Amino acid sequence: MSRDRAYHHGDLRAALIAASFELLAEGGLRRFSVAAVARRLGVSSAAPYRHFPDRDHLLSAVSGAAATDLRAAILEAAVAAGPPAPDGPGATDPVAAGSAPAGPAAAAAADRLAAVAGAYFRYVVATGAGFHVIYAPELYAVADENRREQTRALMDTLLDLATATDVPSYRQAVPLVEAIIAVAHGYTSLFADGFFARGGPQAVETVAVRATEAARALIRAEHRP
Amino acid sequence: MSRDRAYHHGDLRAALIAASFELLAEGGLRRFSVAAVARRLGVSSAAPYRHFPDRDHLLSAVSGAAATDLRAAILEAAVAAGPPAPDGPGATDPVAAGSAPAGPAAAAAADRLAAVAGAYFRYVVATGAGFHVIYAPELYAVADENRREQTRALMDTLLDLATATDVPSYRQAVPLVEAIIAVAHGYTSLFADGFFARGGPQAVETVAVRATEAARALIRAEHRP
DNA sequence: GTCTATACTGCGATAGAC
DNA sequence: GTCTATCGCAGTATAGAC
Repeated sequence: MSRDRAYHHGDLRAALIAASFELLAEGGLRRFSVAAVARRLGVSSAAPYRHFPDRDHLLSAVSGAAATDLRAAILEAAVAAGPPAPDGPGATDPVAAGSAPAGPAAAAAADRLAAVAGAYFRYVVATGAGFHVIYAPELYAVADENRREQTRALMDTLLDLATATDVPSYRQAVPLVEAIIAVAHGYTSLFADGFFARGGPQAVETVAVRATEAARALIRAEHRP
Repeated sequence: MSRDRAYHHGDLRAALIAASFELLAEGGLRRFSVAAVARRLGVSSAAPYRHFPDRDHLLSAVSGAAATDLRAAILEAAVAAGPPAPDGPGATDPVAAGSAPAGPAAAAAADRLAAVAGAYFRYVVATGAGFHVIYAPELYAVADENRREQTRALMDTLLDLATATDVPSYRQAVPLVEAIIAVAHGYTSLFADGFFARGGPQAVETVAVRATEAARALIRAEHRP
């Protein structure tokens, strides 16, 4: 997310990615184009093709960067929502040492997972780079090792946060994560389309809180079906 | 949703709308264009402009038709989920005659509202015309009375279904509807982007059920905060 | 009411000069 | 590594023939 504007004889590759984020934030995927990115940086429309073979490879680099940044934002929000369990979020053992199945540790884990929805909403509203960009269908054919790693790390982080709640098995963590992402992405998408326009400038925070609360409800339901 | 293919010297206007739905179902908004619609119908690229002044007016007509059809699908699903209350879904009085605040009538109303999410998911997967089309930002400037009426009727129907649950006030019905729509739209959007691809051909029904269950959890949470 | 033909715009991508 | 110049293509929209 560096924004140095050192385009001429600087790191044009990084500048292209940064400018792509700006474009996505302003107009969404609809208005993203190689030509528009070049125009924004004041370089010729041919310049980007020295760094990326085609449009999809540039978008893939953006996707990888978004996955990295989004994961960081999610981890930050999770930590802010409550301290992680002593054995870390990677533990898959459902029987935590000396704690009841629905004890305070599980409640804190639920808070951290719920915070994911708010973090997702805030990040995507600010950057325009949500799962529709990170997992854009046109990127399936692009070979991009960095993107593969970062999207994998992002999903692993989400699954870890879900597993840390008292969800019985790893298998149940997957649909739980999908539900959290679905509700967060739904709020984000409706917001981007102007659905909550009447809310005024502080609408972002209002909706972010609502997304978090909705996620909490989904987590609660998963544990008491 | 008639599909007569009577384009030459038939009702081209209706055929354009029907063909637009096909395009949206296949490629989403991204691939929708006046030229592609004309091509699909075997008419010249100029022909649509005798019926719609520009692209946005065609899309607005599609939006209105989608709102109409989606509302019908939602009402059908709601009725299938359980019989409506005797005084109909338009009643806003929170005190139903002779029933406890969280009685069986309220539970049935919750089932009907939850069914909205499944109906939305199924409709949009089949047609590609969800809220991102119905409320597309580029339609704000289009004067289209039919669309205005149909979107209004759609929202009224959703608010009626939400109010029929034992939600304390009409004010609380609005965020509840928004939450339902958000989760339904989130599942739909992720599905369209290939997020649940591994599910096979029956994946549509699986995800539709999950969207319905998620909606039910949100409704439950709204009543017991 | 639909056709052909056309003007214009914007994007993706390449060739070759510097 | 970036430039200018250019090609090809797709889409929006209009003019005028039939």
